[in-house]
Amino acid sequence: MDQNKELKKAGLKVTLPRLKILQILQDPENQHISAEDVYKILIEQGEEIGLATVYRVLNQFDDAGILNRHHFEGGKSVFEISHKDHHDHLVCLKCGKVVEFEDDIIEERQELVAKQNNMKLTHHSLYLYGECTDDNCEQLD
Amino acid sequence: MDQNKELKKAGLKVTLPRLKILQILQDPENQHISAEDVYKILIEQGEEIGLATVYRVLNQFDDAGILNRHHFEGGKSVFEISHKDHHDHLVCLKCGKVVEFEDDIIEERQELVAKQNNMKLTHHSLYLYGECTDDNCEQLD
DNA sequence: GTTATTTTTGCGAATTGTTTCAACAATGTA
DNA sequence: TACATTGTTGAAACAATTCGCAAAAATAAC
Repeated sequence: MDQNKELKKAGLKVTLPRLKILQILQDPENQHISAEDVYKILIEQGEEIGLATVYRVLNQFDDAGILNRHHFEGGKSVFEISHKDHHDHLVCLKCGKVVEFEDDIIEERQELVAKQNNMKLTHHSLYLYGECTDDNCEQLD
Repeated sequence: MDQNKELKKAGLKVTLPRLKILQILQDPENQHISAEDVYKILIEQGEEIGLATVYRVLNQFDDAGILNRHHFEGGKSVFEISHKDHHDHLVCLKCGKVVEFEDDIIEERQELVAKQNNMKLTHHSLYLYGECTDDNCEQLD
């Protein structure tokens, strides 16, 4: 229950919408969740929090580094609590499954490439798209 | 002047909008151009081609593999003629410069990561963001 | 603890990027 | 030439996201 600290540390006042949204993001069920989906969950929970507020709070969390924003294919942004180390993503285009991975060699090469091109790297985005060969990979949504 | 062939090869009829748009994309000035910017250039040239047509043609070109679509940060799609081999991009967040690069080791590792996660890779997107250290790197736009 | 000040929220309207639609034009084919 | 198919158009529709602003909280000052 130290979400309060989490918010304060980020320089954000503790308010109900921020708390609720933070809770939702922290639920392991909800890794890689869109703003719209956060909103839907709030509605289900009976909270009266506007969609605009959800976007606002997500942006604040992003600025504060509490979460990471991803642009998977398909237009909308997807948010993810940043509790772990840096990692990249594999996305199955059929079932939508998202797998996280980390590869030091790739990271290393990226730095090298940047340096070779006189660029100071601030961040990167790497998404691998494909089809997973799991039995339960089902076309959904 | 073999744009006609280019279009036919892609199974597209040769029409004025498609020709004009292809020409714009082939201009080295216009690597990494947005739909909106293609439209603006057409207007400047005095062509009466609708924005809807621009989007439609770009999508057709994408489907046909004539061009590649990128989602750089900032929302809108950016298109690039695919005359060369596969490559990824370095983007300077200050001046907007885009540098293309290719790194076999990164490609290799991506395949490996995909395989390790039971995923058949179809494509990927890798963008490195940073600030270039060029003298002429100027905040613009 | 009340009041004053600063933030934050909520809602609807506004934006942005993109797609769809219905009418019309062009082109291909028999 | 007549019919069918394909392409083009502007306008309207859309989806994701942001903005403007008055009302509601939260915090600070008495």
